[in-house]
Amino acid sequence: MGESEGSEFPPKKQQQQPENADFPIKRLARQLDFYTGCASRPSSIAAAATAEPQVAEIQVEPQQQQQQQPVRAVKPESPKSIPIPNTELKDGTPKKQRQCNCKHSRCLKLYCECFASGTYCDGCNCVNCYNNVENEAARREAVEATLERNPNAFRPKIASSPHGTRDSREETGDGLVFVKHNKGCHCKKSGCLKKYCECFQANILCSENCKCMDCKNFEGSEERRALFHGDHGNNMAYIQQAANAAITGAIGSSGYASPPVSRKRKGQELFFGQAVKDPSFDRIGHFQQGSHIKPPAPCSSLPSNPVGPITLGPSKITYRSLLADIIQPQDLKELCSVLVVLSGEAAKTFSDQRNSMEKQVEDQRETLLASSTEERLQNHKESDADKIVANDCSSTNHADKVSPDDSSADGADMPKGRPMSPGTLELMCDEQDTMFMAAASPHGLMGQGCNTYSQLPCGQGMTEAHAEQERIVLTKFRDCLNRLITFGEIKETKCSSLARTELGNQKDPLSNGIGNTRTGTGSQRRPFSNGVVKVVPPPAKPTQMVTSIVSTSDSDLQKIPGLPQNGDNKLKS
DNA sequence: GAGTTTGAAACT
DNA sequence: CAGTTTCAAACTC
Repeated sequence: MGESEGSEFPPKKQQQQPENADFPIKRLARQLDFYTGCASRPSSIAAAATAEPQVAEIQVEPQQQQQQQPVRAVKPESPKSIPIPNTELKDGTPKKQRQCNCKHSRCLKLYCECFASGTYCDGCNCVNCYNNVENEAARREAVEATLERNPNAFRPKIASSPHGTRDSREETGDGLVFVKHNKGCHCKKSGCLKKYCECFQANILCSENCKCMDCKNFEGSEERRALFHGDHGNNMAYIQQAANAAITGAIGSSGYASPPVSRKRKGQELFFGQAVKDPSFDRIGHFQQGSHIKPPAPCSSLPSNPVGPITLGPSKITYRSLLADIIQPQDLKELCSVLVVLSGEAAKTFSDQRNSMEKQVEDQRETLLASSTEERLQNHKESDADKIVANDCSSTNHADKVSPDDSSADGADMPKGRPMSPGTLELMCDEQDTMFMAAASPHGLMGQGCNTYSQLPCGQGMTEAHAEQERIVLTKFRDCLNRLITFGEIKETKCSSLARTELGNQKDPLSNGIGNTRTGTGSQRRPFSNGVVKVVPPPAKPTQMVTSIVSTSDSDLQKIPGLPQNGDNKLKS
């Protein structure tokens, strides 16, 4: 009954390419650009910051499921909404919509990919479908029941690694996107090389989340490589043939008995055998089942127990952010302190300017008054005075108009009556009368008879001051983020080149090439087994780092991308 | 296209 | 939480 309907609903089953999670810091930097009205990044980097993530982060509540269909029209990523090789073009353009064929689930269980993806069935081949508007009540119940079982049921299963968001939107030579399946697969017989495997289907490598057996879906897997390489990349027949061969051991298994512990695990254990000593692993304890094997990744983890339980699954790949270990809690504190100081200075500067402007206005007014006739003074004295008083508190408006400060550029987005941008209001919420006001008051902003907030008649000065503080703080913060981005990119570049070298020496089981650059204990150089010497400076003091990030000029920044001789030192400074 | 295999989801 | 069943997609023939 009632199946395949709901045509009046928003576009459904938009088989969007699983959007690669944008570099979060880049997103934030762009948002700051919005607030500060500045273009933040060189075009090359801005271009690298591509699409916004989908609604992945939105927790779909039962009510939302029902009432906010337009939101859900942006299909949350589920493994089954992930591009599938034979249904999408290589560039991710949807080739056709997926249509379910449910017969017994009424399309009200997660078996149904339409339901699982949060969309109504439309044009499907399902039987007795309740996943439509006509059966919204039943559907809603099903959604609630599903959420009760699993609150994350409608969340994307494929998510970028918390330790490697940058990596997540890049592809390896094998075309794999470095994201992880949140739950991981549990494949036993497919070798994770068939579409039975959710990871494989999503075109991602198995990760430490997986509990698969005899996994061959890992980077470096000859079986997997055989599926994608050799000019057969899009030949599914070949791929499946190769997969079958791989699973049955016909490919790449010579020399490996392919025991329950897969080659991947073995290889990784060897490959990263050294890294277990890296102190950074202590911070990623739950990754100790895993192994970082993506060359560009800056850091690595590895199985804590090289002879770990076989059943834990062979595929444990984890990734870490390029910025991991760069940002420390102390850094954030320092950054906040710096921003507060900047804010205070901005307030001081602003109030000084404002005082001088007011003084000029006062002088002009006295001149005008002196030049007026006594009669006019008598006739209009009172009204003039009123006008002056009335305009007194808004004098800063005029002062601002002649101010050389470029705040007008930002002010374009900031209507006169608006105390602050919504984002800033949200950020500041309870703090508005403490930190910022304290910074401004000693220098006259609070001394103009306006001891209340900007909403009051004399609050225009405070508004301007806050706007200026906001602009400066956000600009500095944006610059800070941009430099972090640059650091990450530098690190990425270094790691990539290093990894290429490492790959060339992969026979060396201890070659990692992925070092934790901030966990060194004072050693300046860490020799790698392959002869590569990686500069590992001692941990920089947070203050140094923050000060550098905040105060470094753009010209300094431009020196960075060249991967200088002491790139690591620069990065750390 | 029918039958089989597979693994996630649901259930116990 | 583990084992079993149900289910629909993937796969084979």
